Amino acid sequence: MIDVAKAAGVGLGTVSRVVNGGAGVREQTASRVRAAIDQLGFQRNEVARALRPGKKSSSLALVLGDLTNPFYATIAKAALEVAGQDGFAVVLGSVDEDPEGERRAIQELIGRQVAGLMIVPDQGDHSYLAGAGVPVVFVDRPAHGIEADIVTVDNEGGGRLATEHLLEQGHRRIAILLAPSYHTTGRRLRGYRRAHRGAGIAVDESLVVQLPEGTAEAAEKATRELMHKPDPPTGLFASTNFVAEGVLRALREVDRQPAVVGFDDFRMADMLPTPVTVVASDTAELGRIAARLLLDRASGADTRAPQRIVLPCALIQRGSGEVPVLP
Amino acid sequence: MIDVAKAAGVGLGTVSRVVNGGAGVREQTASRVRAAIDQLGFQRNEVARALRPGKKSSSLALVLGDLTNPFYATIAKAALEVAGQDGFAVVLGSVDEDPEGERRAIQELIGRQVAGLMIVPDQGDHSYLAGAGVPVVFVDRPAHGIEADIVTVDNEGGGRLATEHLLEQGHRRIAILLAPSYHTTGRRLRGYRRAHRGAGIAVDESLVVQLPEGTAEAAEKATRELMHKPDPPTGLFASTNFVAEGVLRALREVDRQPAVVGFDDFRMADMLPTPVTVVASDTAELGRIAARLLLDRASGADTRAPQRIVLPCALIQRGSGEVPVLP
DNA sequence: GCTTGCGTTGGAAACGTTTCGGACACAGGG
DNA sequence: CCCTGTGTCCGAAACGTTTCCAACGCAAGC
Repeated sequence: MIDVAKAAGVGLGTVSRVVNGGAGVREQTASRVRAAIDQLGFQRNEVARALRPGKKSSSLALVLGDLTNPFYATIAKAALEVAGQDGFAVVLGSVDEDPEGERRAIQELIGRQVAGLMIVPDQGDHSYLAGAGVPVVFVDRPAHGIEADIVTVDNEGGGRLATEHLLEQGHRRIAILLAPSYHTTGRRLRGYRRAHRGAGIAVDESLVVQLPEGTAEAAEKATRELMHKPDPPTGLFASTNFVAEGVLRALREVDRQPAVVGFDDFRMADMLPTPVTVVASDTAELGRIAARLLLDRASGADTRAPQRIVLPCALIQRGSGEVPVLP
Repeated sequence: MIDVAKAAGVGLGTVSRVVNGGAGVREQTASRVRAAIDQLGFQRNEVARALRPGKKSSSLALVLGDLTNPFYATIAKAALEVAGQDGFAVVLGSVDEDPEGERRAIQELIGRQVAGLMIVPDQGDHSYLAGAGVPVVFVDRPAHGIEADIVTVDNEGGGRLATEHLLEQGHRRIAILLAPSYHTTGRRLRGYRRAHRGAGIAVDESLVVQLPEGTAEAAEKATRELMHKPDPPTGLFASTNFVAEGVLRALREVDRQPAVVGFDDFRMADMLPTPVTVVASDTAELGRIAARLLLDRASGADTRAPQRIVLPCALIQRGSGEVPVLP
């Protein structure tokens, strides 16, 4: 920038003003500066810019688990788009469902002076974020120890919707397979129980399966065991898209097909031998809202009390949830 | 850091030395400094750190298209892991297949002083990167106008593998559906032609379909048209996983099922009514290698001439590529 | 006792930007 | 002619590190 100032024969401050909006500079001067910029191929050093007090870098951080999971990938893409429109970059921190690693990654990101944090939190205390002076939005799950914006889907409502749907089809033995994910699956289970209570039907606790892992493999194994019981369920509620995959894998070897409802839509769901009925929300919207909220917070445009935004879930009937109860 | 120095009663340089490795500091002094750091909750300001001359920030940039595409998501995840192990963050730049937008995003990223760039390039000239003084690795595709490391898969070999497989099954009318992606699909087409030539079979050019878009929808439409021809193909080669999806969608309404081979594996491929045969490479490895290479370049550990690494493709037979030729 | 060298420490300079107080020129009003 | 206000511009200070050189204390060697 100093070189530009010299080349244009102007002062340092003038160049800076031209680079940013350029108010208070005569057009003649400004164009001379612009010419020098072009000629020298000058580019503002964002790092030095972010060094100034009060200025945060124009980057948002996004901390989430597995990008391979289309659910998270969709959030990331949507957030990226929204941030990009405002000229913000997105720094990714990935964590493999490990509270300590998550904390370290977040500290790292804060050290990079990001303007805001979008976090898909694991369980554990997040109060250490309170003093960081950076706006935070939690995505998909709430966090303990800090008052911050939260954008989630209506997990309980979705769980109830899925279960009610199966109950309406006449199913009375409905299993639920729960990935060991913080918060979300617990809520889905609650919806499952509430639907049963609403229908006046007791839950057979042996049909509530807590998986040791959130993988398709774990779900496959558990489903196989479920279906080999003397009195197997006639309906299955898979709490996650990976779980749904495992369930469907296991069911390929089963004679009497139970009804299946998944949570969160996934690619090819409608292409499977029996198209898969799911309960789903607008995942991209989740990411968009979170990013927009964070940008508004970061710019100071939004100073309201922390918001809690809950996106609805809808039932998408495709077939697997509508197979009849076999005698 | 000044506060820490004061609190510990030491000089500024000493604190800096302790924070980084801490060689040349007496243990007694160092521990006093560490105590002060803990007490004040000090955290190094990475931005200021990156400001020093020669120092780049400890972030890599990753510029790619659609995170929703599992192929890119897998690369991103793998790169994230490798970078994370070295304490590097990853800044994401997403581009929607738009050369100008790509250039702008990359310039942005360079302004952020990233230590290196991983780029899935679009067509167009990338010579402007040559003077940026930042190491660059191109992923999945080469780029024009600059000598840099490239990590790709063997697109031509994969295309030939897929086509040869269909030819071996006795297919003689094999269609290829090409997404309009820069470089990759062109190579796959070359493999397709080479396989035909090797078998001494002429290519019916009406079976070489350039899709207007790389979406499943476009592929679905094109497939439908193909199969309604008076002399439809008996084998289909889908150049992309999204294309494969569209092909399969269209084929649901077709009586005489042709054989289908896809390029790049995808989730649920083995769960479809006819499990899908694909040609695939180790996508995660692609991301890992690229990130590792870039880190080595950035640290100066690797000063060899630009590398060109090509990952092999393997045929995964699942059924759809092995359906017999109907009379 | 003086010199030499080493291990340790202190602190100024530099990085590239933004910002802020002030300077300068010029016009207009008194 | 002086004063004031306005529009434009200059350049020093500040941001929080790292790095380099100087300085200091101390032990060993002469």
